[in-house]
Amino acid sequence: MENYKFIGKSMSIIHRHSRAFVSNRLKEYNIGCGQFPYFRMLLQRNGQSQEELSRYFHVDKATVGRAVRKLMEEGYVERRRNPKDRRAYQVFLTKKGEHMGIVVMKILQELTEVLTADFTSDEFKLFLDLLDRMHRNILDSKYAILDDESGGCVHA
Amino acid sequence: MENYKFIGKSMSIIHRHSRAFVSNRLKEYNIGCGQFPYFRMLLQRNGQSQEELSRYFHVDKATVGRAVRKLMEEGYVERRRNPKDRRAYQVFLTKKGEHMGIVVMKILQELTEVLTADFTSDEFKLFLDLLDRMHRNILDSKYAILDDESGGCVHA
DNA sequence: ACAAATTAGTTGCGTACGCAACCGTTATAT
DNA sequence: ATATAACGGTTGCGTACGCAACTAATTTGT
Repeated sequence: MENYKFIGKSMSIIHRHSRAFVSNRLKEYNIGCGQFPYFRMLLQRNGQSQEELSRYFHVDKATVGRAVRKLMEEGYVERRRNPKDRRAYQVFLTKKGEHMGIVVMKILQELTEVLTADFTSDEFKLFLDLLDRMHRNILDSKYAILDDESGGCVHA
Repeated sequence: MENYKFIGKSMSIIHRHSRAFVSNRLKEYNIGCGQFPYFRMLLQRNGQSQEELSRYFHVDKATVGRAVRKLMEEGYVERRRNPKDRRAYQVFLTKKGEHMGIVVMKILQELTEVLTADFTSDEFKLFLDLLDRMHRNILDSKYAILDDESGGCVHA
């Protein structure tokens, strides 16, 4: 009955300060912490649609749209209409974007090292496992945002 | 080298969806997720200054100021100048605020239950421990925001 | 085949929140 | 004792991001 407080407080501190960490590192590249997650996804599979990015990160598609626009303005990605479905774009990393992707990965690695500086390897693994389950718990719950009724558990 | 990705993605999903969960529950009370943390603090010790709240949650004092203003507008708290230091306010829960505090605690409890639905008691404890260490790691690091040089580890 | 529903994406609006600049009060220093 | 620094708080600005409403393209139902 006293425990929940730690989840909220710690989680929020970690999240906000991690974000500041990333923002600081990215400042010189003219992007902010709202844009960096997409690099990893696009490195893995170039040409995804904004819809796919939105679903993967469970982020509103408006947010993805604005992030992609910013990344285009800075020359990290370009978009082409998908010829098979002319509603959708395909988002591609440019050469500049691919280089930036490497930098982004390094920054994330650094952040992880700061956060888990005193973790043993087992603790680290366990933490990832628990975190992963936790995020699935909230997404599976009927309280999840984005996709009101379509979550895997409610739709009858 | 693949692991860091889970921290960022899961953490961000948990954080954003938890926030939405709380916002939804609070809507009928005319406050949002930016205001609820202060209830717990003030229940514990009424009359704290905004500065103290800011330090405790590691949140910018401007953010605290705006949250307190909103809580005042809705009648959950009132402020008096501290007679010992007329720069500072003392923030007090009103009767309405105390009642709301109970509601807030219930909501947090519910959220915790959703998040950790499939956790054993040991897993829960361990998670809290790891999360707590993680938040201290980033605060202790020279990358922490709010209090540039004053963190416990850098100042020579 | 064509109206109705769904889908990909955008825009406007509101909230959260960090930072920098600022004001009035208190502390410090010479 | 008075100038200067530090402190508590506020305001303006920028970014992230969810939601609702919208457009254009595609799918579905009859």
